[in-house]
Amino acid sequence: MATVEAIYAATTQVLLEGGPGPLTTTRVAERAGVSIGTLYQYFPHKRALLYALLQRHLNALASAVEAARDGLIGQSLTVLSDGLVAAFIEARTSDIDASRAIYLLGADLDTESLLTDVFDRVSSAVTVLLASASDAAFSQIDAVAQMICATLSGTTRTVLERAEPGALDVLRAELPRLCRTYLEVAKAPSRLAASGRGRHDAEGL
Amino acid sequence: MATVEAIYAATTQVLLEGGPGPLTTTRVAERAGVSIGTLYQYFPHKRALLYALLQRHLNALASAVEAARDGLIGQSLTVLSDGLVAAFIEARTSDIDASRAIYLLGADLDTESLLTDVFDRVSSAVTVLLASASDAAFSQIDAVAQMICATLSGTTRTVLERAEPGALDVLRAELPRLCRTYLEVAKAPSRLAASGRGRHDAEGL
DNA sequence: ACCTGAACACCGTTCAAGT
DNA sequence: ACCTGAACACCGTTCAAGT
Repeated sequence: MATVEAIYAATTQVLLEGGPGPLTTTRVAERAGVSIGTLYQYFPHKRALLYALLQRHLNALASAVEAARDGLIGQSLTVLSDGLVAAFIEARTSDIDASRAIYLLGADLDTESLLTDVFDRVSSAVTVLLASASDAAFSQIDAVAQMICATLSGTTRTVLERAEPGALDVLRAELPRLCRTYLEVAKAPSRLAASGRGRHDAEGL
Repeated sequence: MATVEAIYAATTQVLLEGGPGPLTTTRVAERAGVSIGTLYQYFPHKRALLYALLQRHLNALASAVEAARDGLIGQSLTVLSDGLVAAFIEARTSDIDASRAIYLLGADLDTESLLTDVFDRVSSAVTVLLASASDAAFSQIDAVAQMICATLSGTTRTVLERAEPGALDVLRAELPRLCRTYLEVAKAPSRLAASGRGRHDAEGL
């Protein structure tokens, strides 16, 4: 397993240096200190290697969201939304260079089922979280959760791709607000809005 | 120029058939009915060819947004937001297969400046549009416009990548609402909210 | 069991020669 | 001016041989 780990590490390094263009199996093997033959003993082809790397990264992201879910369950809609957004941004930003490099692997890599799996996992965590909100209920909860996921992953990806420093700050400031206001309006009006308080101006603070 | 056009057409076809994996210069030249030498007379390398194709596609997207801007300028915030979202989704959905295939080209392709340009163009169109709203004013208009752009491109992209049929319907239903509610809250409260009406419950309909 | 590296097929790119 | 296609360098992958 030490060999496999060395190959993973070498792949990441090569990727960070020059992106997917100059990433050759020869170079990875060289950097890992093994021969090409050895590399092909553990990975049937180059795609499999890159696929495994992408999988690791996406898996870490899904785990981070699930951890956030466990920590936020049962909180108010505002707290829960802000916490989720913060966790997502943090997970995708803690190692920006690696994230950027890894996202360039998407092409050609038959990444469809991989993305679907992660999306479903994250989406299901968000659904559970939304269902647990202490002050809200949703009638179309699956659609809302899907939309939140698409928004989180889409906006962060777009910002990472642009590589403009200011864009990340805008995202950090505005994404929580975007999600909060959407969730506020998306929650079922019937059950809660009709009861207690007549005005929702209180939200303003 | 007929030759160049034939090469573009051939590239798109090959891309739609098997994605970027089996896309070789040989195959493109063959499909276009020219020799490889001819291909290299018009494009210095394979990347340049793919880059040009991506550029065309992104340019069409930006033009669509600018057309929407011209048609929506001066309308109310709701109308303008819905119109923008519809135009964006339409532009990216009218030929789904082509969109999907072309987005796989992003990798390795030094796509950074290209994406930045298109993003800025779209972002500037959105800024103009928001500034023209008949019933709203924004204090942080650039940040808001950037956020709207990141949301539009990010969510559509995420949905296209997943290739799940239902996801697109969810997007069509929820993305307008997401943008509308965000814009409603993001508009500067000082100038307009203080004047006329005291309640914003009217929005509910 | 795990590693090596020469060998092969294929792809991107060039350039001397053709019209 | 525009096109051709054999030729070259390089990359992904294999496999017979080594420890």
